[in-house]
Amino acid sequence: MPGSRRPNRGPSAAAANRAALIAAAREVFATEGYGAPLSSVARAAGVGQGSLYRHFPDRVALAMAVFEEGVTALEALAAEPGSTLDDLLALMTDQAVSSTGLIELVSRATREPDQRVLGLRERVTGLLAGVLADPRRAPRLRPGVTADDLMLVFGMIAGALAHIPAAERRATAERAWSLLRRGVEK
Amino acid sequence: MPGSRRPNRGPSAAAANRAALIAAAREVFATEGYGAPLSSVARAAGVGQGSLYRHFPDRVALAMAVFEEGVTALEALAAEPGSTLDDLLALMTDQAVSSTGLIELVSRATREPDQRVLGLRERVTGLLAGVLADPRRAPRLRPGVTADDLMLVFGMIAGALAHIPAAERRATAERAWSLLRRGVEK
Amino acid sequence: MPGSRRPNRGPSAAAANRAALIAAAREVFATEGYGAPLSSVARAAGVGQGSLYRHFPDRVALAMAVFEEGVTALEALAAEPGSTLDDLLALMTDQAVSSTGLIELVSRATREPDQRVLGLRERVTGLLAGVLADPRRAPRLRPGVTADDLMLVFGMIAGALAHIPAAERRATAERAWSLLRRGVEK
Amino acid sequence: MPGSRRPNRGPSAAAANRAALIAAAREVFATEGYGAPLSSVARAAGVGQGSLYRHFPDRVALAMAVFEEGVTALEALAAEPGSTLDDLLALMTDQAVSSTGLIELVSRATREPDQRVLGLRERVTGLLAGVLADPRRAPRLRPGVTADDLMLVFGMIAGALAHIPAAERRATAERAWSLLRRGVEK
DNA sequence: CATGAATGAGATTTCATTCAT
DNA sequence: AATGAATGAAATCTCATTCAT
Repeated sequence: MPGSRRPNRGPSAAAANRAALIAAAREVFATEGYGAPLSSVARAAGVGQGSLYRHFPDRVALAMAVFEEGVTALEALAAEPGSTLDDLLALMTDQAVSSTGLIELVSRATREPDQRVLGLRERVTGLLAGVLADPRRAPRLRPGVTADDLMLVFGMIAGALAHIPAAERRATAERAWSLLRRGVEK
Repeated sequence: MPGSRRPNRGPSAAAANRAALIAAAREVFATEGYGAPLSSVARAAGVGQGSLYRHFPDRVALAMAVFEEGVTALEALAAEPGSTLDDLLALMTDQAVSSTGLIELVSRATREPDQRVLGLRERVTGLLAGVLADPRRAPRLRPGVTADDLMLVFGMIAGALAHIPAAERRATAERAWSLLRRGVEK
Repeated sequence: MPGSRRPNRGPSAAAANRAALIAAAREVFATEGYGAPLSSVARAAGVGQGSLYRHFPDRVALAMAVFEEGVTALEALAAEPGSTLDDLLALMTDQAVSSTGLIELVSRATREPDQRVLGLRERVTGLLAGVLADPRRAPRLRPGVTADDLMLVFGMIAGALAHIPAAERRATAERAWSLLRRGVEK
Repeated sequence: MPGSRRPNRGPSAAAANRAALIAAAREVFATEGYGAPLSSVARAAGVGQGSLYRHFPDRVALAMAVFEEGVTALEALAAEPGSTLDDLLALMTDQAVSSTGLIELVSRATREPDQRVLGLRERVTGLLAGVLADPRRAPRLRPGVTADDLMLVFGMIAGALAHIPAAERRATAERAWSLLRRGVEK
């Protein structure tokens, strides 16, 4: 079967491959969940299995790369002086809506305590705490709610979104937030 | 080496085997998660693989049986005239705390729309609706909150509990409920 | 491609499968060396991969089974009152001649100190020691030569046979023994 | 991230690279055995994989280069008028003790009859034969022992050393030689 | 009806080798 | 000529499922 082999595009393809792998992983994790076979990721990226393992030695490394930019975006937003807690939560929700994988990764965090994942959690918790510290940036928050509480809330939102069809996630997230904001009791 | 094989205890063992499989599955799903090898379930039940498949043709059938009695207990509670929504939610929370498997099963529900799982959801939604219909049984509920909302809340609680160590689930569930009850905003 | 699947011959095939695996492993280890792919062993035995792993969870377990009977034969020979050290060494040499795998396994013994392999070595050393203890059974042995020395000698013979074509092993073993018996010095 | 790449030091680095590869291979073969991944050799040499393949198109070519100097040293020693067989055997033993890789390579020799390896064997056999031809250089040798016999003896020593921990090799070699010199029989 | 061995598809991972730069 | 990323063919091992007994 000559020609069926993918051409070796050489080292210059490295950056493109890496990006393709991250994009493919984002898609595959979102579609099939965080446990999806890594071989599907390689296939979806149009990249050999070996290349995947060269760039990302394990599943967590790949996931970290996928979510790294999400967290970076959160950090950038938090760093803007005018940004509010609501802005941050909205962005986090957007990310959750678009990627179940992040949800699963973060929610798995305490079960398989991989240092890298814990570090990811730390970063998010930290930036939430930073915003919470300034009352003007979180004017409507009920006093006493902590950054850890918000992480829990995020886990709850995420849990509500996990495994439901992509089409319904946006609406479900809205509904979950409306319940969470006001509470279910009078 | 004949005799090393577990004796065939005959048809009369069927019921006992079924019960043992359900008990083992509850335990294994709770310990190793919903994706645990079915062979572990059979082994834990002290039953052959074939028997497992005879009783439960697939993973969902087994899971259904496991949670059937949980739902039955909810129904029984709902049927008691004096029971309140709070009682029901407390029982559901207990079940979630004690079994990650249920959480995973229910949260997977809409993704792999297995009719049997959907039926399970229906039953729970139905009994919640029944209780909600009587304001005296749900005195503190904010007006406008529906049974579907409560299912979503349950999914959120479940998501918050998924994948965290068993030892922390009770406390996490309490914290999640306290946030959910009053809301995170002033 | 229907029909290409090997039929499930049922549990009654277990013993035959196990024997076939041992025979295949003996052959494959002899032909391709101890590091040969286990999948070739399964293929050569006409057995599924899973069956191989069921019977022998790892390479060492398979090797142990292969050589178990060799060691048993040695023990039986040593247990015969009339047997001499020369008889034993002749049998060991025969075994080495017919199976390079044993050689490699035993020579690897101290590098990957698997308890099972060490146990195998112990058994052989022990039976040699038993025979050595009775001067009538080892009349020609130079005084001071221990069972450990003989194990070393065996390792040397084995090393000399390793990796040489089967056809030359018998003659090579003879030559090695003749050098070892009399020594290379005057 | 340009610059993270090792600089291309140009053609002048060729000789240095070659030497580094040989040194690294000697070390790696000794440590991890002859089957060690060639990528480890390249890494240990601080050289790209491609350079390794440019210098040494296959594993044997690399091994040949590694042992070439060992054989050269033997030839140099044999060429010294005053050197004895004992001197030669001592040097060969030293080499075996310090490098399992040589052992494995030479013991594989007849199995994968690579011409280059056979040539290496020829050279060693030849120089032994040269020394044997002069009785004054091998005064203690039992008459009738040939150069081929000594190669076999070397294979036996090597076999005895293969796969045992480096720390024990010296003592094991001594013991093997003492048995071989005087023989195990009275 | 129970048993548990048999089966093979598939997931992960490693490495020899090629090749664009 | 050097570099190291790309490639995919194995090899290992796991498990859902089937089926002879």
